[in-house]
Amino acid sequence: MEISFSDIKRKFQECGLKTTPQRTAIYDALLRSTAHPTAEDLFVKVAPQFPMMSLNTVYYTLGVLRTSGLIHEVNIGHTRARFDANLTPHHHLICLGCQTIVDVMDPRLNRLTSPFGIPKDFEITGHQVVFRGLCGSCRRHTGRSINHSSSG
Amino acid sequence: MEISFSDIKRKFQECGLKTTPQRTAIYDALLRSTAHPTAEDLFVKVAPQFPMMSLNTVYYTLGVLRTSGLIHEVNIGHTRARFDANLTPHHHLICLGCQTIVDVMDPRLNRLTSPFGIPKDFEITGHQVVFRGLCGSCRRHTGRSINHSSSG
DNA sequence: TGCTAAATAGGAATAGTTCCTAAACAGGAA
DNA sequence: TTCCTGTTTAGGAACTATTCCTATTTAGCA
Ligand SMILES: [Mn+2]
Ligand SMILES: [Mn+2]
Ligand SMILES: [Zn+2]
Ligand SMILES: [Zn+2]
Repeated sequence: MEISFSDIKRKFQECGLKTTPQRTAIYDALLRSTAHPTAEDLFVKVAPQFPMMSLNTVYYTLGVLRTSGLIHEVNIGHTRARFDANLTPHHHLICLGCQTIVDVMDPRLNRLTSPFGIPKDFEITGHQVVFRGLCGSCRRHTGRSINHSSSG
Repeated sequence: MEISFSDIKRKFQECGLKTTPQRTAIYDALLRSTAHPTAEDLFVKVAPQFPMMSLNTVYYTLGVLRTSGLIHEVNIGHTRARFDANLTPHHHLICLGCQTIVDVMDPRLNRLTSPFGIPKDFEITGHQVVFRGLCGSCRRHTGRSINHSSSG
């Protein structure tokens, strides 16, 4: 999973994107993360290298990368968008206590049988399984009382 | 699926909630809908009966109903929260063109095998399958060009 | 019929994101 | 190498969905 600068540069070129230091740093930070960071998470991570950088640039960059298909936006809960540079088909598990999102790479989930009872002219292009639960530290801290109200 | 006023009143009482006209109208509107409306959708639907009603009341009411377990919040995409009074375990199919959400009631999806590769101290309490695609009208209108960027 | 905690309405505040615009810059052309 | 142009960046303002605050009203109970 090691990605070099030239790998990133080539990917940008393939997508017709200019290779700027900010863009490279943002994409690189996302590639190295498995935490599904928010735009602000990424901003905090790369801002030290670019004291002038604006959060706006992070949003713009993530939009460009998403449109180019280099990253995915993972929306679980409606509060903040989270991003993922892992393009391998996979699923997610979210802790309802701390919102941590971990990857679920089990390939058996990639081929669910086509569901019945849906409108016949609806074309299904994909699916995503979102598991909900409590991570170990949240189980210990919150005494396992969680609200199940929100589902991804 | 027909629900009477007294059914609603009883449910509110079981939850220790006062039966107000606004609350009844909001819950009733949600019960009658299969569209997974937003708070504003519900406001538009019930506001004519209550010219003084504020959108705030809709948010407050939905929060109370959710905390009481009478409704679910369905978060697909991070833009707006959508609500569902259908408490039967089920899944969803969203049109990436028009954001329409339809129910997927296939019970085979309710019992997925427990995925491997997740942290051993993570307790899974549930899951939700979100299918993505294009509804018939969006297929016709947009020439099937959609962005797959956002996943639930 | 009154009391009181809950609910409502309205306005202000907040958070996340997008829009607008001028300046800077990457990468191709000359 | 230098120049040019469209892209990218930074900064600020705007926008949207939601929450917070608070005074008034009201449902349900004594
Ligand atoms: Mn992921
Ligand atoms: Mn539903
Ligand atoms: Zn947790
Ligand atoms: Zn559609």
